[in-house]
Amino acid sequence: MEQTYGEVNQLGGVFVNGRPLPNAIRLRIVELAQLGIRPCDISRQLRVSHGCVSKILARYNETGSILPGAIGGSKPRVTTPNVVKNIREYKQNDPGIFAWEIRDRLLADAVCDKYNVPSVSSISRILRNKIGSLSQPNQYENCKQQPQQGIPYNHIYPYSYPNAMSPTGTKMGNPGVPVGLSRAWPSAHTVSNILGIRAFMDPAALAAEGYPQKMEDWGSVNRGTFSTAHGVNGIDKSAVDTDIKYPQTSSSLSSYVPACAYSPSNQYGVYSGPAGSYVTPAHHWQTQSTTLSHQNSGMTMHAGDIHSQMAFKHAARDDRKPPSPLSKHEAMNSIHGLSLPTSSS
DNA sequence: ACCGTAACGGTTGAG
DNA sequence: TACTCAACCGTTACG
Repeated sequence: MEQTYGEVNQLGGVFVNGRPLPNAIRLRIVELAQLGIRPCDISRQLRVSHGCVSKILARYNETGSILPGAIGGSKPRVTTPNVVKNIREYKQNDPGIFAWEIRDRLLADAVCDKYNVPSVSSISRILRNKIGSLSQPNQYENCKQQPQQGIPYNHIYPYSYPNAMSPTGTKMGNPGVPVGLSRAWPSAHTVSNILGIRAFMDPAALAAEGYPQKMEDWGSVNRGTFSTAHGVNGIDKSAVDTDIKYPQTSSSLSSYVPACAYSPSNQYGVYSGPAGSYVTPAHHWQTQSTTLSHQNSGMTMHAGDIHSQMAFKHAARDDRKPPSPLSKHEAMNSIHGLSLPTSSS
């Protein structure tokens, strides 16, 4: 397995073409922005293109998530067995019903919502191909019995029901990127305390650590391992101060609730395989990550976990402007010794 | 100088 | 199993 990852952008930053920036950097971008640091300064500091900074911040402001979107895969089918069943029932009850009427009823009956309701043409096709002659009403009886029927579609594809996934009624700007699950995150922590991380600010360190070979490896965000029992800051400082290397790897993902629009196998946290099997043994960050155990609670603190706390906006945050009392310069210098070369320009 | 965004070449994963 | 396709990615360049 060759290490072909890593290109250097114009700013000297390391990136992997086609793949998301590590959560650590995404997190850093958002946090620096919250401290009032301008995107151009963030770009220079993190050596991430300003376009990327802009995009990540825009996404964050829109969805509340720092996580990348769902890469790959196919869109979920909307003609689930349950939908077909309902269409068939509508047709049985009213053989003269129009496809558009069926569509309206699917919405009215909450079988679908506006995000996953089949198109009229799809309904027509269903009527033609799957339902056909109603003289054979039992034709799809087996379909009716399928166990999947009991599983909400959004159980797998949450972004089909963004509203339903937002119990707190928070902003759901982009139906393609669910954020609702995130809203229950404990917010009793501060930006600064989350950021007891040094490595990812250093492009050299970042480059040395390299990228995991699969996205799952560095997308792991395990909120399940967090607990407010760790105090106001949510994170044990000792765990944070540990030499956290490339943070987006984790092998304790069992309780992670995905926040992104990933299909199950694509969701960082849902991935059930051992992380180690996807990690090149030569990557020293892997072993470091697995040693970040919380001594007192027995909680295993993975680097990715730390960042997960900032994967979403704080629920209480009602203003994009950073409330930091620090001056900008102080804010900059307070970030773990970051010394911005400042844009003093 | 800064910012938003389209184009581009790339990765990913369901079907 | 290999392939297709449409999603996403970050960088670059342009306005």
